[in-house]
Amino acid sequence: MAKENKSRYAILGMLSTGPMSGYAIKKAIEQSVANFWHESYGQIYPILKQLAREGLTTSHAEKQEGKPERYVYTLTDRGREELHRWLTEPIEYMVERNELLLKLFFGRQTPVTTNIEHVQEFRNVQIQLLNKYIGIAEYLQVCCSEKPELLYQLITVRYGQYRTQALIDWCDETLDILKKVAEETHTIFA
Amino acid sequence: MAKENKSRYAILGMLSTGPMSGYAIKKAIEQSVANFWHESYGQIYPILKQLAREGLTTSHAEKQEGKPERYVYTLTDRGREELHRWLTEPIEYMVERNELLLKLFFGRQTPVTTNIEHVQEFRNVQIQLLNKYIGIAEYLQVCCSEKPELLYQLITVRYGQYRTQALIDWCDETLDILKKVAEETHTIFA
DNA sequence: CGTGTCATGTAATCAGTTACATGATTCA
DNA sequence: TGAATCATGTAACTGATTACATGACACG
Repeated sequence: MAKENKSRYAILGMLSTGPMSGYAIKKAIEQSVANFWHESYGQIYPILKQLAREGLTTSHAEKQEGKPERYVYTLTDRGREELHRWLTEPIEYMVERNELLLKLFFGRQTPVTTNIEHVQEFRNVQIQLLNKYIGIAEYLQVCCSEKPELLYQLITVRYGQYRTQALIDWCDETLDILKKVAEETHTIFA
Repeated sequence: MAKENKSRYAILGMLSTGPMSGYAIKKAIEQSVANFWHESYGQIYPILKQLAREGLTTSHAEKQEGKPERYVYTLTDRGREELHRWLTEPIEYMVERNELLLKLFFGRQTPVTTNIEHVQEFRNVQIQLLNKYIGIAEYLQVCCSEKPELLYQLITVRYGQYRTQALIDWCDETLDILKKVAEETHTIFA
């Protein structure tokens, strides 16, 4: 079972929205899928060269006034086919590591307050995220009636909204539990 | 900013519950934290040797009747300190890649039915997970009154329960949306 | 005698980040 | 003049999986 390089498809996907340079791909990723996908230049530039070698893209140098020259890559028909193949392929789900849960799992090895702090900090992060998602979702929901091509973007943002809200609810439950434990411990030693 | 090797701490954490062999650590991980953490032998055995070199564990060979010899590792005080240090340290949250969302983001490049299938399949996986979590949570909730050391395990399972339920809700919303799109498309071509 | 479990390990390979290196142009 | 942005790239390193290799013993 050969594991496929997902970065390839992120790059092919970005190029499917129009010809771009490596630099532009990085920017585009940061502005669109950053909530669930990152790529570094160390991946992008070598992969772009490989895609061209494989005939999935063509490249040409483009001179710009007032800016350095850049190499713009364009999807070929074969590149578009390869993207379609990947889009149709079923997804293999695998366990993603969760450092917070690992620390909590060993939570007995450390004072309750440490664990409370971790959950509290995690909750803060999720609150920030949720606010961001709500803002974007509201904006997209309005635009979607006019620009139906935004629908899939809205769907990905809603994923974040659902997930984040649930994790905040979990934080609240967990903080309740841990604070009770903390009080009990305090009572015993009082 | 040196990135720390998380596998080290997963192994130290497992050893904090008692002396174990590499093989036993793998089994213990599979039976306890498998929902949010995996380790392979390719990581475990070399790290165990390194931990011993660093004085965080001691090891001794143990002969068993009817089974091959094994090397049992025991946490030293310095090892326990190192685990505590990590448990207290704040967590750095980083974006985790989500292949489903990446495929959906490029969803316009493929027929709606493809995307519906992906979400449907994802929903099936989450339903299975949720049932598993609910079973374990019910079991732990009963045991917790007698064995308070199970509390942190319950907390990690509840995380899964909250998260999975939310993702199922998102699937339902998304399937509604996409099925409407599919119908519209069908109507146009009818 | 074959399968499964117990048990330990290494080598090859892949994936991915970070640091480093370079250099043009713009704007304050 | 110095910082910011545009732009491309490589090398070193770390992290992690997979495949490979070995071998004892138990059970049917």
